[in-house]
Amino acid sequence: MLIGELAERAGTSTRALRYYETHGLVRPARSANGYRVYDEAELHVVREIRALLAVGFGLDDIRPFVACLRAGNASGHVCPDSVAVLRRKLAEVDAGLERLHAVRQELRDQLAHAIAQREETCLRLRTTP
Amino acid sequence: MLIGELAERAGTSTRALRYYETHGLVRPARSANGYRVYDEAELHVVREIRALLAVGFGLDDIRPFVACLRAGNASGHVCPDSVAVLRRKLAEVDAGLERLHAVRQELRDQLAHAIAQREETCLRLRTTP
DNA sequence: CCTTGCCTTGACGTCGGCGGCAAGGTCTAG
DNA sequence: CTAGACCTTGCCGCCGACGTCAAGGCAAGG
Repeated sequence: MLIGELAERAGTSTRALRYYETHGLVRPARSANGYRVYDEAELHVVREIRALLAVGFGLDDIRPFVACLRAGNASGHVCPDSVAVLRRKLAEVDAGLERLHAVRQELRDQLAHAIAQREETCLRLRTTP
Repeated sequence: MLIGELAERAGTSTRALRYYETHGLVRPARSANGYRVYDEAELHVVREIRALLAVGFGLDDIRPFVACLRAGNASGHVCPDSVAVLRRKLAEVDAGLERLHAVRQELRDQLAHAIAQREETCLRLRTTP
């Protein structure tokens, strides 16, 4: 399988695949003419990468998952390093949720306050001609 | 007030203040020697900018708030444009919260699954010596 | 006079995950 | 023989809010 086919089957771009390679996540063989050659296993790896990226992981976070898959596991999540990253990411997400909740509350307060001010101004305009 | 003093009083850097200026958010006068000179009002403006940045606004989002302050309002939030931005940002935050909730759920599922797998493996190792 | 400490503009670096383009090699069909 | 559809490496661009020099001007104190 050449890079174009893998890109299409994995739902990504050749550019992204080369990028993953420069960052040590994918290791294709090379054919005689220098073309990158991928086997079926790499398809699963790339799909794992894409899934984790979509969830908000960075490439560095993803590396343990790829290593886990490459070690023969059916899932990239079962190795200790992966679990550690999952835990860390969960904590990060929780922190993000907390921040967003606080921000949301503040935005609602400010909106309410602003609207109250505007209505007050409206009233003044109507009662003081 | 020169730029250094404003930076210190507003809790930011001179670099940031010059950056805000190039983006049209702050308009200091100039003294004879070319130094930027700020009055007290600018301090409030900069604090407003900082507060909104901290909440996750971009400089473009902040512009209406500054204009509102400059128009003489006690708060930068009471003008229609500001309210529109507040509404939009609230919607964005809500969307972000939804996404994070979904991600969190997926992370929890994957963690639970991974740990279940590991315990199963442990059991197999103990029962098949 | 010299140092110290403020100020000025200008321009490049940061972070991440690529997109896009250039210049060229390779393979296949007609 | 040629067109076109692949592939290669390499390098710049992007977004946003600045950080970080660099090179120099201005003011004040000893």
